[in-house]
Amino acid sequence: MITIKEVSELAQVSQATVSRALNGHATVKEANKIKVFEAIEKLGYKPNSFAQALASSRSNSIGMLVGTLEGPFFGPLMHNVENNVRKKNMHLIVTSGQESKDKETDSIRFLQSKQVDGLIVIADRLSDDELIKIAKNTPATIILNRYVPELYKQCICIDNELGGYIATKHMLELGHKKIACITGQLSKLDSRDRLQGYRNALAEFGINYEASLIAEGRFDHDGNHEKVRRLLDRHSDITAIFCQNDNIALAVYDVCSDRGLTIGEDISIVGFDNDTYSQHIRPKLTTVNFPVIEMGIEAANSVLSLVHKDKHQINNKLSPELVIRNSVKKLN
Amino acid sequence: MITIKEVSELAQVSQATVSRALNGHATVKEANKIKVFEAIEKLGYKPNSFAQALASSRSNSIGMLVGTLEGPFFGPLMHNVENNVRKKNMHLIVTSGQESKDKETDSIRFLQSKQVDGLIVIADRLSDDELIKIAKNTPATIILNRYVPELYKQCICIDNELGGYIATKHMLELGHKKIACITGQLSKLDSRDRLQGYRNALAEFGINYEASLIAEGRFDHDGNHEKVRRLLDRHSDITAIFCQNDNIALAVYDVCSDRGLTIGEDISIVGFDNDTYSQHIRPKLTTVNFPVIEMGIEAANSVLSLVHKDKHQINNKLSPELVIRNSVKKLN
DNA sequence: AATAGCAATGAAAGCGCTTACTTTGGTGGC
DNA sequence: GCCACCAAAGTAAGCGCTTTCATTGCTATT
Repeated sequence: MITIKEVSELAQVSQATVSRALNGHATVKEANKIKVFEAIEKLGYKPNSFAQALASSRSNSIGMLVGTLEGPFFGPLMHNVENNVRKKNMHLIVTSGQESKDKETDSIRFLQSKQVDGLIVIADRLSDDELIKIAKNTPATIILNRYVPELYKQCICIDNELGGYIATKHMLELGHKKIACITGQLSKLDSRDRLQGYRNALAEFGINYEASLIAEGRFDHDGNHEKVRRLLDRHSDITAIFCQNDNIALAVYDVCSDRGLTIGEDISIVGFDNDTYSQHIRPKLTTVNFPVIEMGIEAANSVLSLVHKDKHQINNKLSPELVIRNSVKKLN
Repeated sequence: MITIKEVSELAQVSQATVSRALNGHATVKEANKIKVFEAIEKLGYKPNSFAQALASSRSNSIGMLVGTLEGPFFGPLMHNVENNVRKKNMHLIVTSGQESKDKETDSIRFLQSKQVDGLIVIADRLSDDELIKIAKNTPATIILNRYVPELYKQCICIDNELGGYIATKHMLELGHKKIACITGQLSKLDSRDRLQGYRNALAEFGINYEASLIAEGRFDHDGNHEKVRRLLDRHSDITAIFCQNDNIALAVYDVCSDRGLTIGEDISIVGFDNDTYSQHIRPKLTTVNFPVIEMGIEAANSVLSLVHKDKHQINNKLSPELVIRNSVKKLN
């Protein structure tokens, strides 16, 4: 392994000068900089990042904890975060919580033991208190998709209530009156907020909220089919369904296709998330876009500004928008 | 930060003993082990991984380069690799090449500067020579989805020729005779192998290979629609198409739906990869399963065995299997 | 009882950097 | 010509670990 020592010998300067040249410190004479970089080039020197990190207690990397490394949601998010982090010459280390509290904890430990300079956390299982503790250890922590009051300046969420509202409003405007809603787990704030948005829209159009039109499904799991069937059995006169994510909408597509109901014709659907496959299924799904790209960018910029202690104003709440495709029919 | 020194003081042993206890060296007396772990527990000590890595020149982590962090292919792959790597108490650091040679190179540099003990590489853009150089720097390197003769013991691929064969054979067995094939970029070995499989099946059924039934598409891009249209215009009597990946199949679905052709009825399709969305589109796509899970497991086990210099026999060639769904019609 | 041999521990030398502190030497002001 | 000052470079002390080598105190062998 080639070390800074060899570089310094070849360049005929001290190790300190090489280090300074490498880290862009101002006080190195131009002539020496050139000598140093020539030597580096010649030897093919690569700094040992462990030694750097150990000596400087900075690692030049950002850690990110996601739910899982697969799936249509985290992928683009990681992608966008990485892109933006790299622009600032830092690197991203991603780990996944894999739906288990132990693994989430373990992953955070791993990241912190790698002394990441900042942290982007998406964690379902960790408690607020645990998040607060994490943020205490790594002050440059950004929490995605979750609101922790004590850390409100470090949370980035989307406006779920608005999302639920615009989804429902769209169907109302097209003449639907009997609109069901299949939620995610009601234990999650996201579900409750989206539901509230649904209610707000209903209220605005003077339609009574009817509890039997609500079914609790799951964001993650495929076990939604049964819920859909029961809902449809209960109310044969439903003309539209607001699915709180695209996964749930998929289940509705399945059930309807089994029952010979044509989506966008016999029944209208609006989803939520704008997952990649929402435009591959037929009819293409009208859905609320979850601004993953914006969130990735915002998250990256926010951690970096925390790391560098800039006074970048964090945009805490991102706005979802409706993507109109072909799964909603205009009535009358 | 709590260091090994404080632990050693509290436990009343030397730092060396703490280190040995921590790393499971056999020669530490039971009584001392207990003292050490009690002290660790009490102080909440976490080893500094940089110092460990610097001192031992091992990092306990595996680097992985993927094409992109998003998408239906790399996601499950990363997921499975990570799972298996963790089981052995190592960690995975993932970076993406983002379809650019510079970024691929840069990512490998980053990983190597993090002194990963092993490397799992999926790289389109890097040349064979560059891969060889990488494997020289990091001997425990596994290359996925690509065959480099000089590194044949470190490459894990799927049997693309077999995949092309079983896809085509399936359609032949159901009575199809005029079967088109839309390939990926022919610059890629995968495409050529799958095409060869197609030809093999044809030959077996005594059907002549006809070059005009072949269209060159792209694995990654959505620009396949035009190719599909032209193919369909040229041959109105095609009854089936072998699409060399599911992405291409998607384009065929689109074009056919535009033209009022019913898939699984007017025209039959077999895809390749078994992407998540292949079961969400209607009719569900019959496709060749790309064994991502097996590949993830195999890759993880293989790097680890290289790292530890075990004599694990690497399974170089994984077999794809046909997943029969509803996009192929039985003729006659 | 003397010695060899060994298990268990400790002392201390690094690993390759960064950085506080020190030194050097060239300016300009008087 | 002397001194204060400052930019630029060097010296060397760590950063927190691992690991080699040396030491200690046993047990087993003769």
